[in-house]
Amino acid sequence: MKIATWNVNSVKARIDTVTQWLKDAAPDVVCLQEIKCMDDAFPRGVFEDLGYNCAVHGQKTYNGVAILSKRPLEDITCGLPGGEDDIHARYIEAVVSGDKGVIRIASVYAPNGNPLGSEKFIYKLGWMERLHARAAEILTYEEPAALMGDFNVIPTDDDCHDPAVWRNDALFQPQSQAALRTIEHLGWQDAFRACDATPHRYTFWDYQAGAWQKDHGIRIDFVLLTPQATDRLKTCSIDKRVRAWDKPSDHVPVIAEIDV
DNA sequence: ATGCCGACAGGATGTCGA
Repeated sequence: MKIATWNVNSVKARIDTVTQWLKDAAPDVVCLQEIKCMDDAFPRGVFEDLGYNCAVHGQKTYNGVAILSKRPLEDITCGLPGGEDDIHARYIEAVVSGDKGVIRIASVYAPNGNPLGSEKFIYKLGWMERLHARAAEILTYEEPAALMGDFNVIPTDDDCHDPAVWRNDALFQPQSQAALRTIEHLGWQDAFRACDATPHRYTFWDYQAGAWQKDHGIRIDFVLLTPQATDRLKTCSIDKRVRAWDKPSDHVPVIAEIDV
């Protein structure tokens, strides 16, 4: 099963790019982030015509996540547990049946958290603690599962072009890096790093200052796998071609092949 | 030291992103 994640930076503004990529890459499951629309404005019909079922947790203007799947989506849950006052649409989880078993899939859009010292940074760290709790809960199921999405954390110096540029950014703070690392240490594997140890492989390039042309990117989009999924991991790659297409998102898809 | 670019809501330009 080919599973993927992609922060599309508005599904409506990106619909032609997204459909072109779906036809080209033909993933079985895709987690989308930053769809930036309500559920009823989601272009469900376009994806259904391409053979995908849709689970959507939308929000007007900001955030919004979805899961597209060629196979039925079951046990759909919207929202990250523990956030009764949290109105941001940043998490959706579902179960997909493969040929050889089921895999639990979550589409994750972690908060940006800038600027430092603001309520936004506090919110980022609190949200990551809630994600940690859900990640720990999923591990107890002892089943193949994937947390996929835009985690808004640059894990190491090797995941950006120049660490000095990011020193005062929320994505590069020790607390942010620790939040991601603590989830990984529960037993979640960064699928890309399991397959490719090459430094300076990026999933995001800013629209500004010629970042793409200069390869000044960051790696902040991940596929995290439970041990049961990691055992079935065949490949994981970053589809950076897409960043050079017309009207690109500033993020590119990450694709993993799992033997389920 | 700051903006660069782009989407959005709304109807000008401020907010947000990373």
